[in-house]
Amino acid sequence: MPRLKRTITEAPPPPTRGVKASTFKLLLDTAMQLIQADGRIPSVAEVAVRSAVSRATAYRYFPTRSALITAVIDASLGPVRTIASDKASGRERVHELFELTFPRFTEFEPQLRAAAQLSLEQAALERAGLLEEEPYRRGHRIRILEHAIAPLAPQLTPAVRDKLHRALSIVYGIEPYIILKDIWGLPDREVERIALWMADALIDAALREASAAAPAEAKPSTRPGTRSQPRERA
Amino acid sequence: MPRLKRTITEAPPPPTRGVKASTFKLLLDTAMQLIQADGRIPSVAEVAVRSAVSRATAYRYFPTRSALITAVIDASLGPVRTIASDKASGRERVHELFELTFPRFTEFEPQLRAAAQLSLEQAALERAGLLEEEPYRRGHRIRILEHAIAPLAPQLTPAVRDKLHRALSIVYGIEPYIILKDIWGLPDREVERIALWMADALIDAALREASAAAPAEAKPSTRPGTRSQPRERA
DNA sequence: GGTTTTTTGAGACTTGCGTCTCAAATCGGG
DNA sequence: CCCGATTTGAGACGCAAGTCTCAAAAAACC
Repeated sequence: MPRLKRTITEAPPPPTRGVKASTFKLLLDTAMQLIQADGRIPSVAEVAVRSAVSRATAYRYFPTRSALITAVIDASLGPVRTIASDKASGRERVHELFELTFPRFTEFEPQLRAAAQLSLEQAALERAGLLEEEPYRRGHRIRILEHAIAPLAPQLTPAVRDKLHRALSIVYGIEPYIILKDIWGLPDREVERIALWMADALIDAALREASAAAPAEAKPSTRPGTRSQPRERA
Repeated sequence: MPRLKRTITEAPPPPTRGVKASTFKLLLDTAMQLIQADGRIPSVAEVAVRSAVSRATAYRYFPTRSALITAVIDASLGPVRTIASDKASGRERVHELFELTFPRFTEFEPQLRAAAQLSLEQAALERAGLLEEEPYRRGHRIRILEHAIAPLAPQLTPAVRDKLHRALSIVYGIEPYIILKDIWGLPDREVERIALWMADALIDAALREASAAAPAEAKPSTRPGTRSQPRERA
């Protein structure tokens, strides 16, 4: 529960050299370790004692729990390679993207859950008009998916392209994990399988919609006939 | 932040008559009002003062904030009609289900967000082995969707049926709202449009998969040819 | 109307999170 | 090695959430 209505405290930009840098790194490393070990975001005080620094110092670097979470998330997910080689087909790119990133989702699940939780809390505060600090924004997926589906653009109308983009952003993220694991109790690999299947179904639908609207001028390059079960027989 | 490790306090079952019932109702009504007005879950103390009862009394009925949230959610979503008439086609049932329930999602968005937040928090605590109370479980959608896709069963293998069921559970819920509104900034009706489109695409894929695997024995009852854009041209 | 049982209110207490102050320790340039 | 600037530690403080106790008020029972 972040303190509301406090003197505008924007998180200090991570220092890059000197004593501050090393203390910052020490605290951040401790936090990363704790979250990986326990599967939950530690409190600032917890990080302080585990790092053997005083609470006051820890709070100097991470004024709130949100600041800590934000830093941890950035550190974990920061090197988000724009991934996806420049394969020709949009579908292949999407496949590759999913296959490359899902292991990372599994690996960083606690951090991603924390990100989801944080942005949910902050959205609630924002709606109530109580949020002072700059909210944590999740939006990586938009850029990443944009690149992945770019090759499909010529085969789609702009409206359909947008729709596909948005639909994929629902499937490509931590949320399917949360639903399928917490409600259904499914294992990681099953989540991945279902998400991939969904992505394929959505691409199929978008392409079919395009070819139905203008069957003559659609480039038939990678037009899949009935292709829709890329990797299963369970 | 719920107190951890406390003496096992299961939420008292809602009283149904006498003084307790009326105090309970008073508190719950106040909470419902507050959440609808402010868009966020109030604290137990807040509900107490707004109801003009002492904090101690309020805590007697809702020992934790989670208990309060749970009660509010149950009260809001309790009368979940199993909806969906007994239309023949599974696709029609799904359409009807989405069209009937999405307005409710919009109406009860704060409560549903609170439910998502609560279960996320509790899942994190559970993973850390720190959760004492019975966790709040979201699972309505499974039962509801099960009924909706029941007519499709004969046309699908059990494996595909399950896959579709699970995939739809990702699309049918508050999560698409959260993603599309918070990340993309889309309005409610757009969310609904995209979710419906996704549901259709998934059903298409499932049916196609079935007919590809066993083209001879699939009942061709509602087999859609190229049908995949049920309601648009944006 | 009086007695017993249940419900309530007031306030003290604990714990976790975050703030603030000031003196001590440390760093860095000369 | 010394001196000014920066960083740190210790602890007091505030505030919200939640617990607990005990006496007063209100219901329920007869």
